Order: sequence, then structure tokens, then C-alpha cells
Amino acid sequence: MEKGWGLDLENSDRVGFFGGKSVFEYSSNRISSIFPVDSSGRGEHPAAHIGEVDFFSEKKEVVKKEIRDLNVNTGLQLLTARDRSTVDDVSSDAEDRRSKIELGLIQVELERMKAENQRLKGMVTHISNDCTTLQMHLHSLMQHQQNDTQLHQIVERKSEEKGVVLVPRQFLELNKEMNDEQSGSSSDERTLSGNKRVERDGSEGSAPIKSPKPADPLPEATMRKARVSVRARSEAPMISDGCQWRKYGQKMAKGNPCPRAYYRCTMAVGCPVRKQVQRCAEDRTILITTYEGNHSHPLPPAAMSMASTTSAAASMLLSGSMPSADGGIMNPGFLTRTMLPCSSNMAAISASAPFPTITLDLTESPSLQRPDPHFQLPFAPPTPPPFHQVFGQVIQNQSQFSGLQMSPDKSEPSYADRLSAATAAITSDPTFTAALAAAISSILGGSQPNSDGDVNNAVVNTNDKNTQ
DNA sequence: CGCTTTTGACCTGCGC
DNA sequence: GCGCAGGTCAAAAGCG
Repeated sequence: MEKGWGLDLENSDRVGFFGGKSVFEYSSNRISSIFPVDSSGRGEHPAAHIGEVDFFSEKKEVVKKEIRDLNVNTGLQLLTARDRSTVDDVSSDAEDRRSKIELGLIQVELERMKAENQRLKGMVTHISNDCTTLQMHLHSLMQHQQNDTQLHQIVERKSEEKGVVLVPRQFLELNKEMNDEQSGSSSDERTLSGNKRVERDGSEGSAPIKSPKPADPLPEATMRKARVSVRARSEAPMISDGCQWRKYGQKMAKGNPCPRAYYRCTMAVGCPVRKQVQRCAEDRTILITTYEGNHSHPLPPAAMSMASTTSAAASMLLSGSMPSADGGIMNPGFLTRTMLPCSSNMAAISASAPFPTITLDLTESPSLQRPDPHFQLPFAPPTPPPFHQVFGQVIQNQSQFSGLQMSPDKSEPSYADRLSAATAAITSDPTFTAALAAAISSILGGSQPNSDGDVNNAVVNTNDKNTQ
């Protein structure tokens, strides 16, 4: 697939992304028809499918006949001059009447178009809802699959290495985290310091994560959480990522005059996701946001991309870095070059940081532009783009290359990783959202406020419901 | 009144 | 052991 996991609405639908549901076929700026695609790929008229009747067609014929009657010409020229003036009046009246009728006709047409617009809007909403449901289902499946696959891999590797453990503790923790989230256990106390606190309190079971059993061969130093750090230019105090956050602390960090703020996700009680927000010391227009953890609750569409991509990035980071005591199989440089060949300075993986952290530098917008010539990111400084769009694109690039270029004999990304990355790509793919936005714009007859034709902005306005 | 933000205190890990 | 820095808590203050 040349565009990676990108979905092209015109083509991809035929391979069954929507199954047997209705899809849009659009050309240039207008939707020419909406045909439900059956299993053979052929369509039928929507009216036949939906049972809709065109109530205006008969009325239109009547009006047209009326207009034809008005134009009867005997050709006899039997009028006097006076009569002619009268006839002129009559003709003028007829003209007025005809205009009125034409006006009525236009109004009727307008009403018909409005009704059709309503119907199409309903269909778009329906499809959009289906898409959202699909995304959430996929995300859920992905997490299940990831758990199974990672556990399986860990067991496999352990047996293969015959005691030489190469699986980083991060893997286990990530896995445990996911399991905990799915089992619905309270996860508020599972973050780094939370673990410490749990250990201190001794209130969560007999085996806190931080306390290795005596026989545990895993190195303590690797038991850390992955973090995804994002650098983006923004005047706003926080970047928009679709989630709701509550500030729980603020600290002055060493070497930076700007305070660091600590937020936790408040979309669900006990959601373990936290983030730190801090301005860059060198350039205070740059906002550095660091995410940690996975959401333990359903997410709105706007946040799905971010959550999926964060999870994918963390997962890829943990599975790809595979740190070992003697330097690891893949060094950060390799990862960076491999995963993000489009911009060597856009992402960096920190091995020396207290936590394995992948940093995405989104401050250089040109590097974010897709190779695809007709794609362009919709934002212009200083207003930052919605985070999930940009981040999704970045991770999409990562997923493509991590899937294609990692050599099979060296830390091949697991199926779970690829699935996770694919999910991220699908949920964040601007091609799909752009096509959807184009369809909506077409249906609404270009009445969107987005007059410059930038469909991505329409998506932004539609999806970006961040409440911050 | 309930929720959010602020802010000082506290805890832990780490380096010396 | 001590000091420092990062991270979190929780009471107080602010706000709608």
C-alpha cells in the first residue's frame, strides 16, 4: 500500500472497510450519487434503497405545464394599437406571473435540495457513528491482541534464551497496565509514584510492581514506563488532544524558568494517564507535552487518535528499544532513522532519560507534510493543529517504516505492535477524514465556513471538541 | 455548592 | 547520611 495505512475513500471502500454499508462516491466538488454497495460491488439508487419517494417530481411537471400554457402564440397578430398596449400589460402580467412561477419552481427545487441535504447529512452522521464505533472496537481488540501477543512473546523469549532474559521490564509493566485497565481495577495508584505509594502503603496486593521478588531476574533499572513527549509551537497553555485534564501540581524544574504543570486525565475515575506540560526554556513558544500511560475508558473520536498513537508509540518504543545492559540491540539513532526517515530531527528517543521517552518535534511544520502531494497540514502558526492529527501522522510514518524496514532477525516488531500502529494510522489518517470532510462539504453545497477549500480544517472544527 | 486551580509540604530516588 | 530534584498530595483559595 503506497500510502501506508491511509484510506482512500474512493478506492478503499470497495475493499470492504464499511462492509455492506452505504458509501459515498464523489467526483470533483459534488456528490454525484450515494449508492449502497452490495456484495457484487454494484450500487442501486438510494431512493430504491431507502424507500424514499420524490414528492416534488409531480408538482414540478404541473408547474412546467403551466409555464408552457402561458407561452401560447396564435400567430394571428389581430390587435389594434390600443389593444396592443393592453396586451403589453397582459404580457407584462404574464411575465410577472411567469417570474413568480419560476421563483416558485426554484423554491420548490430549493426545498427538495434541502430535504436531500438533510437526508445526506443523516447518512453522513450515521456513517461517522459507524466509523467511531469501529474505531473503538478496533482499539479494544487491539489491546486484547496486544496483551496476548506480548505475553506469548515474553514466554517464548524466556524459553528460547534459556534463562537469559532479554525482555525488558517495561514490557511487563505495560502489559500489566493494560490488563489492569481491562479488568477495571483501580489504576489511579499505578503510576510511577503511585506504585511507590502502593508499595509504601502495601495496600495493593502482595506483589507491587516496584518490588521485585527475590528470584526475579529482571533488571530493576529497566522497570520504567514509556513516555511520549511532544514539542509543538503553541501560545495556548495546553495543546488540544481531545481529552479532559485536571491539573494536580506544578513545579519549577531545574534549568527551566518556566514551571512544569502536571495533569491527569479526568474523563474517567481512575484513568492512569498523566501528562506534563512545560514550555521550552530556549524558545518559550514551544510547548513540551509528555504523555504517560494508557486510557482505561472509551474515548471521544477526537481523543481516539491521540490515545491510539500514544499507545502505539509507547508500544513501539518499548518493543523496539529492547534495552539490555550492554547497550541494547537497537540504538536510539537506529530507531530514529528507521522510523522517521522523513525527518531525522523530528523524533528522538532518549535512552538516558529516567524513563524511555520518545520525543516528537512538531515545531518544524514543513517536515510534517505528507509525501502525498495533495496533502497538506491544515494549520498555520501560531495556532497549533489539533494534536491528534499531527501526532497521528507522525506515528503513521513510524508505523510504516517500523513495519517495513526493521530487519526480521533484529527485534522484529510484534504483530501487536503492527496492529497497534495500524490502528493508530487508521484512526488518525487525514486522508480518510479529509475525504469525509470533502463529502460533507459537497453535501452542504460549499456552505461551510471553510471557504478556502481546506477540508482538513473542517475536520478540525468537527472533531476538535476539547474542553480545555 | 461543587469543581478546579494553586501552592506548600511531603515522599522517593539518586548522586556524592 | 545528606542534599537535590522530580513527582504527588491535599488543604486553601478561586470560580461559575
